[in-house]
Parts: sequence; C-alpha cells; structure tokens
Amino acid sequence: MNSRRASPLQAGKLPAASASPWRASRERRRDREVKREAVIRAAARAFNHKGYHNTSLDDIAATLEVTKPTVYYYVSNKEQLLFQCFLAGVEQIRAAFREVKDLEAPARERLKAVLRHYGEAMASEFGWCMVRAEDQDLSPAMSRHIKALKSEIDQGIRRLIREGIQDGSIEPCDPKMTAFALAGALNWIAHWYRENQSLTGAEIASAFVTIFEGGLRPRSASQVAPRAPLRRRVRIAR
Amino acid sequence: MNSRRASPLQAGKLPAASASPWRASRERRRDREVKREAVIRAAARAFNHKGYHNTSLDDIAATLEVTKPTVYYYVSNKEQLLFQCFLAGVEQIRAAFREVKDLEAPARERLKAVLRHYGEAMASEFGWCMVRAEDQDLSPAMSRHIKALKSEIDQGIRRLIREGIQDGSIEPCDPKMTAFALAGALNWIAHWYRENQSLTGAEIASAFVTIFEGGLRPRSASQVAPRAPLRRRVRIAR
DNA sequence: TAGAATACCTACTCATGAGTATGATGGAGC
DNA sequence: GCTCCATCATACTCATGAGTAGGTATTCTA
Repeated sequence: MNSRRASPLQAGKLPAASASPWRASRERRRDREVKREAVIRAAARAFNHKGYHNTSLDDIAATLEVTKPTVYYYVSNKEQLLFQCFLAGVEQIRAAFREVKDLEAPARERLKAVLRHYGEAMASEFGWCMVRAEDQDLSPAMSRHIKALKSEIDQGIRRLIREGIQDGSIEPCDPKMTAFALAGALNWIAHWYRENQSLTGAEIASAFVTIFEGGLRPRSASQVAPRAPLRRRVRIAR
Repeated sequence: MNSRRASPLQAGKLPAASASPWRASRERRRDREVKREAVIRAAARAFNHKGYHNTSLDDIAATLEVTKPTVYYYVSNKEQLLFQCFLAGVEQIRAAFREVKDLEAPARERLKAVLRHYGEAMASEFGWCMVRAEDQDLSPAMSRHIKALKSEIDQGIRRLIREGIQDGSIEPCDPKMTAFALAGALNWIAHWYRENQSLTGAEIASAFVTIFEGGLRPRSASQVAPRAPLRRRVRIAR
C-alpha cells in the first residue's frame, strides 16, 4: 500500500467516473475533493442499491477498497453522507430552474424543460437519495434543511404552473395538486429505474411529459362513442 | 380462536379503530384475530410515522401497552409484520379491480374507479407499507411475493389502458409508461399525505384523476397564443 | 534531513434492537 | 381442587454496525 513512484496517469485519463481513486492510482495524491466525491458517489450507489439502513459504512469502504476510518476521514458521519448525496441530486434540479429562468418561452414549455431535467436527476444515481432522504432518518436540523430544499422545488413547479395558467399555455387547474401529481410521477422513477434500462432518464421524462401534456381523454374531436357493449364480460356470474 | 363465552362486543361497537384491545378491556378475551390485527395496525402506524428501520418492536409493543414477547406471540417476526401491513394495503387495491371487473362502462371509467380506490389505499395507514416495503428489507422469498403482487396491479392498470385505447375512451399512448406515471403519482401520496389533511384520500385521488384525464395543454380550441413577451424577466444579465 | 502534516489502517468500544428462554397468572374444564 | 392451555412479562443472548483511539507510513516543508 505504500508506493511512492511517479504516477503515469497524472494528466488524467481517468477511465470511468466510477473507478476508485485509491487503488486506481497507487501513490497518494491529495486531491481531497476528488476522493471525497468518490465517497459520496459510492455511498449513493450503495444506498440506491441496498437502502440507507442496509448499507453499512464498511460496505461503502469495501467498495472503494479502503477501510471504514478512511471513509470517516472524508465525511463526518453517515447522516452527512446521505445529506451530501441528497444535495448532489437536488442541485441538478435547481440548476434546471436557473437555466429556464430567463427564457422567453411560454410557461408550459419552461415547465417541460424543468421536468425533463427533474426526471433525469431521478434516474441518476442520486435519485434514490433525493427521494428517500427522510426526516425519519435524519437529525431535526438536517431534516429542516432538506424539507426547505424540497419545498423550494415544489414551489418552483407551482409557480410555473400558475404562470402557465395565466399566459394561457396551461389548462386551468389546482397548482398544488398538479405539482404533487407531476413530482410524484417523476419521483417514482427513482424507485423502479435501474441503469441498463432500455430508456434513459431523459427519455422517460419526455414520455411522462407527453402523457401529462396530452391527458388520457382523447383530443381528436372524434370522441368515439364508448362502445362498451363490445366487451365480453358476461361470463360466470360470480 | 377458541372463544367460548359470548363476547359482549360481538356486535361491534368498537369505539375507534385505534384503541388497544388489551388495556381497553382488562379481562382477557381471547379473540386472537382482533388482537393480531391490532398489532398489525399499530405496526403500520409506527412504520408510517417513523419508518421501518427506525421502529423497534419494543416501540410497537409500547404503543399497545404490552411487551415485546407479546407482539411475538401474535406475529413471527418483524419482516412478517411488514408483509402483513403490505398485504392489508394491497388487498384494498385488488378489491378495486374485482369491483370493476364486470362493469359495462368504457375502460377509462373503469380505470378512473380503480385509481380512486388506489389513491384511497395510499392515503390509508397502510400506504406507507405498500410503497416502502422494499426488496432491500426483505428476505428473497418475501421479496418475490411482494413483487408479484405489485406486478399484478401494474399489469391490471396497463390492461385497462390498453382496453381504453381500443374502445376509444383513452388517447393512444404507451401503456407501460402511462401506468408508471399514474401509479407513481398515486404512490407518492403515501409520502406526503398525513391524516388530518384537509382532503381525504378519495378527494386527492379524484383531483389527480382529473389532472391526468384532461392534461396540461388547454383543450379549449382558443389555444391562446403564447404571449410570452408579457413576462418581466429581462433584469440583471447575470 | 528533521519535524509536521496528511492519509490511512488495526483494533477496539458501545448502544441498539431482534429474537428467545423461562416462568408467572388466570381462566376453562373436570 | 387440580390440571391444562392461552396469554403475557422478566430478563436475558447475540449480532450488527456506528463511531473512535491510537498508531504507522508517506509526503511536504523548512
């Protein structure tokens, strides 16, 4: 483990974003930040895979091929670790809001853009942490912090909906309930999405956006008269 | 199970569904089932409130004013307890499907009926358990069982969507993605809904159904031209 | 080249909580 | 009265996992 010796991969050809910065380059480079991020990323992966409570810090350390105290060298405790994962995910969504802020498009278009990024974030390795970082598992202070961030996003969505209703790009509706429905559908992605899925997060988000936009009720005025009698459900009574 | 002696509360005047059957009536009545259900209900409440891993069986016992071995007298282990809570919730949804099975209405109407019950179940005390009973926390066998039940529900929704597309009551769409979106929005209720909310589960479900049905894009052909220039977002350029 | 940091490891402590062994109590039936 | 069985409590065991104490090696700095 004690290898001085100039490393050849100094000028970063870092293969994948997932490799362990420890064993990857034997000699100790002290880019603390790189390693710290690797810890957080590994934690996110583990939480995503096994859940917060079923992941021990030993597990995370093993993934990185180090020991538990090393993990504690980069992060103060397990709760902090979850919190950092949460932040990493939320930041993606906040960026989406910023990106859209000064666009001149109607609100529905801006909302769609945000939702697409939102969905991508949910399908990322931090999705689970954003969705499952619960008050229940966190100290009161951290719980408040997380709630505030979540609320900020919720309010952002509601605002876009209200603006859409005003500028006529969105059908009048209850902004609160609509925001809940939208966020719920997208949050749920974090529950079922696994990498190596055929669709990317962005594609899923797009599909959802299309569904939400159009609605289930047919738009074509043809409104085919419900021809229920076609159904073959007479069968065994009882 | 062997209750000889006519029980006075046979013809149920059960005050609230929440009272403890133990201390509530000091003398021991041996309706094992009633007590067992009380255990499960108490567990569901506790899981709902504090999460599975943050709830000890001592907690649950304390709620019922008994001790842990008493809980183990009615249920074999913690996992079983979670599973029973899960079942209680899922059964409500399965009942909804059965109820709708032989209706002569167009598929969209049947779907709406199912979704309303679905939403109610999610707002019930078993909602959390249905949504959060994860593979991660369960033995492989139980995990398979739960997955099968979830899949059954998912497939049921997809089938209704397909039927709706066929009978013309639902706009053509991807049944799988649409089912995910619907279920996601409704499942999410279990995360944020708390009793003493102003809306009931059924009302929330109805609101969601309306949103899903109509879609965000305005239906009135008036299609107000996106008058984006109205917006006042020129401000500080970075 | 001698400290002084930095980065990491071995080997603990210690609380928590699931699950159990065993025994007490009290009513039912004879 | 005695026995059986259902019900419940006391008082454990035991594994797990968060977090730490203290030491070692490597690199930086003067």
